[in-house]
Amino acid sequence: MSETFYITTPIYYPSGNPHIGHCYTTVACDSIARYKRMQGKDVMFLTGTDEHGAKIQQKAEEQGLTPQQYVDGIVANFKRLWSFMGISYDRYVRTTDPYHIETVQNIFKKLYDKGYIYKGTYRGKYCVPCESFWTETQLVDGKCPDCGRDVIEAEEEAYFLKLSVMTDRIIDLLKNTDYLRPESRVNEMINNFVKDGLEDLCISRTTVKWGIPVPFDEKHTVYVWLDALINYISALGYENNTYNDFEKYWPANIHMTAKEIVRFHSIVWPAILMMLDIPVANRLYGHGWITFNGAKMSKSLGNVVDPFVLGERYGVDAVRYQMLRDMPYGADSNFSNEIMIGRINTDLANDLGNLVSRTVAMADKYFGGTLIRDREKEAVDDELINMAVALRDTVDKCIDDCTLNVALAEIFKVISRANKYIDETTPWILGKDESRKARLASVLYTLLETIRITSTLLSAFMPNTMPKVWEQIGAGDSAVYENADKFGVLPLDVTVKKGDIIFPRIDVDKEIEELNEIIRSSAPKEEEKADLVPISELIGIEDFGKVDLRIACIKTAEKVKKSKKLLRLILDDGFGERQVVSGIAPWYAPEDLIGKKIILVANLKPATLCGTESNGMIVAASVGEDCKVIFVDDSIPCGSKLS
RNA sequence: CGCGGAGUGGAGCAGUUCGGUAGCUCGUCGGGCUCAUAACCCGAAGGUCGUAGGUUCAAAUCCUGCCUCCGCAACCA
Repeated sequence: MSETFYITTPIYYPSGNPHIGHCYTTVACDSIARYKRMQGKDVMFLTGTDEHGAKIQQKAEEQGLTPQQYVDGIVANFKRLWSFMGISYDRYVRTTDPYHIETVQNIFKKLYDKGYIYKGTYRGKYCVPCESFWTETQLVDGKCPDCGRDVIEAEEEAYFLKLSVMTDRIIDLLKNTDYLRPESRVNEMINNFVKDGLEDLCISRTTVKWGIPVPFDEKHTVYVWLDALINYISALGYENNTYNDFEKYWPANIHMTAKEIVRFHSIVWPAILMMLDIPVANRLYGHGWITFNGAKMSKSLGNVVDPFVLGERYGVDAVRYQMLRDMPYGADSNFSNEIMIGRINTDLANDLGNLVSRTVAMADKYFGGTLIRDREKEAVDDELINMAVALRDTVDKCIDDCTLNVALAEIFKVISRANKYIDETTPWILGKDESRKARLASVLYTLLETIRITSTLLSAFMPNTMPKVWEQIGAGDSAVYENADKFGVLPLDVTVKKGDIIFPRIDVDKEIEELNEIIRSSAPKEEEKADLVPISELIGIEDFGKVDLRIACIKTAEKVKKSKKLLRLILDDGFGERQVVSGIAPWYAPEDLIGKKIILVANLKPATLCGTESNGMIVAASVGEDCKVIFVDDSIPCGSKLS
């Protein structure tokens, strides 16, 4: 029986289609899974989707679908993307799968019976017409954020998970084991959430219908996070009969997640396992994000970062490579089309592709494709050979540390050394001298072996293209992990086969222009269909009359300290000065606003934002992610009333 | 004083644990080679390591203050 290896992606929330962020996590897991399979491990690679919750319910309603219909559609897109990206998952778990629901209900019952779940009272602000509870911070001006009506202090029964009793064990897990990586996240978690004692977690909702019913109290629905986390064991058959691999694969070797959900995976999930007397996974790795020019990915960037578009243009393997190579351990990576194309050109086309191309071409040219068996070694060969045979150990370690970027960098150091070796040994000069044929054969053989070793190790990351390399260098079945730390595996009289260019060089300027063209042509379309908010319900003129709109002039503007989006404005409304706070800082510099005339909602109740009082509101339009203030004709006097 | 991360040649990063000649990739410039995908190889220029102090024989590295940026939280009236 070979050793098992269980690796998981998070299960993704299908409130929208998959994007490059999902792609990174999944490709990283896929590469590790493939590497472990290559090592001969019995691998279970799990991914899936987290399909319950209010947001899904709402999205479905917007589209006139049932929640199930809605998630089925999105899940199909996820699966299509994974198929396109060459993701070799072994199992796909959906939280709407019956076996998962069964497991969640059984665990809920179990934890209840063990006393880890208790019925308590949830206190909060309640909006009667909306039947919704809101936290203080969700309230808008003390009113329901949905309908704007008054909320009442209310309470209802809810189930709570006794996280508090696990505080010490969680601290121990985070501080004294290497469960959570990178280590820098440990303090973040402890300081923010654990240090002062864990709070019990409310794990049921009566307001959310789209979810798993609490087994013995069906008017309650299981909180989505509890529902979701359990996927890691339900998919192995824990507390269900659909699968039977729990004993075999648990505990997981690694849970891979992005950093924003580290909190749930480092605190809540281990606590649940502890309550169930199940061991915790060996490792939780929270990676960074792919950002665009330092900012979070945004929809307005559209198709350029659509993995399908990139994969089709540059090849799936190239995209996989770039994502993995440029994501530093534990930090964010910046993405741009220039970065991607640059990385593909320098590493894949210039260094690796060209190395294969020139090596095979020379074997073809000087030996008609088949090397002679004679050899003539020189000392210069050893440096490259030693580097190549030592590489596998280095990569093994990187894979275990989740430093995939380092693994790739190390592999390319050897590839780079091989290119230098060609210059040192000048095979094209050897080729002109019949008496040096044995030496030439040695040089080319050293190169072919280096290519075999590096391409074998790379095949976990680039599974589609490396077999093409093997075909060209005549590797046959020898390009396997167990040969990757040995020199002299290819037959002495190996036969190479010239083939197509494996990684074509990309014309940067031309591509950037074309990609920009794609953005231009696709962006407006998206805007039209996606971002139009439905017209609100009809009101009478008397309702409109309640809103007092006035022209006002901006006298001063400055950023509100400690806030990101807020500007503090002093307006002249015709009667005098008033202070208004407006969330337009991302789009307008304070100095650009001074002296401008705008429309003011003059009879709005005061509110305090980030400690600054606001008396009124400036009228602005939402344009996709942008915000445009409505500026008015300078000749209209301040204080004029709109009607 | 909410929590955390980061500021290093034009760009992106390593080095900071355990002080001791500042390194890598890309870009730029010069040279070499011609097997190869105008690819490859060599060399050079370019940094007072955010800032002000402190400790020390010696600070990117340790200490203190400050500035800027980013994420979380809060906030788009």
